[in-house]
Amino acid sequence: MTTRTRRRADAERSIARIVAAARELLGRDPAATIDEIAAAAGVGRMTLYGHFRNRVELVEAALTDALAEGERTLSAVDLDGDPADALDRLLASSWALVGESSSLLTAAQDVLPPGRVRQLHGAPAARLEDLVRRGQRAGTFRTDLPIGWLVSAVHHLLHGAAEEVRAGRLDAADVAAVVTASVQSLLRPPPAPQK
Amino acid sequence: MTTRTRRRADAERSIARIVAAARELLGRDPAATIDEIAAAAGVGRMTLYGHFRNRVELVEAALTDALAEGERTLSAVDLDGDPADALDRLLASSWALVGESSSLLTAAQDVLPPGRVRQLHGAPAARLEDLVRRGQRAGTFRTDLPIGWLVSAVHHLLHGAAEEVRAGRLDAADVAAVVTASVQSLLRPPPAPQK
DNA sequence: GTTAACTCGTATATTCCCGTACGAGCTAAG
DNA sequence: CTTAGCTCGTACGGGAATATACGAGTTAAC
Repeated sequence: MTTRTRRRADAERSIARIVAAARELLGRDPAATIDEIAAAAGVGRMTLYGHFRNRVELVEAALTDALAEGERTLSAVDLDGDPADALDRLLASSWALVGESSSLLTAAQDVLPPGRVRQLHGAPAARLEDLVRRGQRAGTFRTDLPIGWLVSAVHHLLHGAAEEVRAGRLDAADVAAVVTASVQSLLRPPPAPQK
Repeated sequence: MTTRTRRRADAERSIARIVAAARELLGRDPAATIDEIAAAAGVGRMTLYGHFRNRVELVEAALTDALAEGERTLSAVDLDGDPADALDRLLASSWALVGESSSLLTAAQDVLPPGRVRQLHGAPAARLEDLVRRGQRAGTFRTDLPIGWLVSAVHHLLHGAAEEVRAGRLDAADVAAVVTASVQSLLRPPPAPQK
């Protein structure tokens, strides 16, 4: 599976640079042009088309790469022990990833077939979901809301925070603390028998 | 201010239908075409151009109209009494509005000059912010996070919920309860001196 | 050092959408 | 009923972006 028809080393390098550029530009602007990406990668547009037939293929490659890196980072996080603490650790590691690729997701939503994005996103979502479930069993997290919503809500809070930072309305230094405090509140069991 | 150069009744009707169509289509797809909007409004494209010189004017009109309706609805909400209860009432009324215009906001962000959207959005944001502030003084809402973030976070949760509903992952019947529970948790003061 | 792979420029076709121009026909308003 | 406003089709021009075609030059791999 390493080489299917044989690929030269320079091609490998070009591809890597293109994907990196795509991640960077699409991560900031979901409408980034193929020209711009090729230029940022330091290759001609034609080279890019030599490796990715479509914009679709390119976007999918960028997203896949970002998610793969995410997997690598997140799989190193220790999720044992107190679920709330584990959540803090998971969020701390997730934060940077989400911030960098926030609009890459939008780009993918625009171009990829419906559901594809969520499908590719399966692993990280499952990781969070497992943790939430464990916390629920331990009584640390709430059980009164659908778990799918809890996971989505965390997602939306992360992306929202990224947006606020980009817009300059939230200080990048504070964001980690703000996000963890918000998410912890969201997952904490509500007090009392809520009337 | 009723008639500045005089406008015929049929023109008035056309404009109203165009704006309504724009709100509906742009509320679902921020990339909706002028052709599509004209068709949905039951008028020719040229008629549309007769009333709105460019896409920008059209989008702004749609957003302004949506916000005006929002103002009308929300200003009827009683925000007195216990802040938490008032928040519930405000969310109940806000929900539908946000859901219908969720991607209209995106369309506006794409086309309008930076900051314009937020400027137009001032009133509803201020309403929520005032309520939160009052709740903070009363000790009902947390004070450990920037108020701007709290307001934004509520926003993101609302939009996120709208997205989940559209994707069929959240039942439209449950969403109101889910959203209010989530937002209340987010605004409730955290327990203890958190370690 | 020969071959196959890769790079990459120019040119061109296509598609999509915006916005304008012109003009004929309809309709509300007085 | 007259006029001014409105409707709306067709046609055109322009810009931006995607994608293809051709071909010459370069470079890694064996």
